[in-house]
Amino acid sequence: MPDKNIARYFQLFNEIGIIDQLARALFEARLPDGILVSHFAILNHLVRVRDGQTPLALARAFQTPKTTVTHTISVLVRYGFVDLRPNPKDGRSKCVFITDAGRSFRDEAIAALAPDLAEIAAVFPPGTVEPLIDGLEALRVWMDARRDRE
Amino acid sequence: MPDKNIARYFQLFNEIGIIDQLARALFEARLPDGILVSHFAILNHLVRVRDGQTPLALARAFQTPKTTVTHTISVLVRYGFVDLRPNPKDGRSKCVFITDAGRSFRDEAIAALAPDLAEIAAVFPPGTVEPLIDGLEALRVWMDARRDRE
DNA sequence: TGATATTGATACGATATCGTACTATATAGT
DNA sequence: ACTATATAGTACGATATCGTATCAATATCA
Repeated sequence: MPDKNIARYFQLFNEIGIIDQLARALFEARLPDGILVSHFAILNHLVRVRDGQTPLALARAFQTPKTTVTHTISVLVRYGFVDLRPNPKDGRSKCVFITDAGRSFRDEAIAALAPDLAEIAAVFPPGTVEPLIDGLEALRVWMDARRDRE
Repeated sequence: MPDKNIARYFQLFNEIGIIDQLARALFEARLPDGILVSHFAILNHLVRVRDGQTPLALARAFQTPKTTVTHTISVLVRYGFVDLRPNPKDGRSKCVFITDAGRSFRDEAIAALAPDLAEIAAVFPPGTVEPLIDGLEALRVWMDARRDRE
């Protein structure tokens, strides 16, 4: 059983990688020049999950080195999309807050992408993608937990 | 119907992005220092699809700018994993050939990842991932074709 | 055939991502 | 309290990725 199946799992991640690349390119084409998915992702996370998180918490959430988050946040500060304030509970730490400008930008970005998503929805109706999302979510949750064990 | 469903499709790509990030990190931890997934991906493609492709063909296959491919290939040449030869059919063009060293490296990389994939296979048996792969493949094929229409 | 447009690759510069090292603060152990 | 260790963030340097401009070769077409 091994080799052939292993190849299948290999393909699974291959497909995921290609789709991610295609989706990124598509999304970035809808974002203003110079704004990348990585910038949007932070804003989106701050809205969806919660405000005032530390850079380190964001780094963990995105599976990315903390230095990368430092850089991305500095860009967002420059755009005026987030505020970086000292953490009252810990002198070493900071808290990231989204600004009104950041919030509107995030909303506009989502609106700009909506037509594309609607087009996809027309071809792959909810009934076909729901199981996909569920399966991917299960895989993501497991991989995320596994990572912490390492 | 729109908004709630749109959010679901948004989540689909979100899950895909996170898994890609996790898978990349996992794979790169198994690769020798300094070798990235992007390097491996080229070698793997040359073996799986075929040898002697042009840089531009690779750029298209990976949905990446051709300048990125130029750079990645130069790295692989430096490692001695590929040869870059002139294209006899077109004076502007080159052909990328994998070397024996590149081939063995690719095989070793896959072998190094096998235990992780086996671990995943133990938790998500083929019966559960096959529909996932099929669904993702369909999505990838459609998005790929759609991109060409733009 | 000659002028024009297109194409494949690269040079170059800008930004993103990441690893290492460092500083300041907090925590643990004595 | 004091020392040792751990942690949060950042500075810095290296490489990756990408956009624009450029050059050479090819294709188009009058």
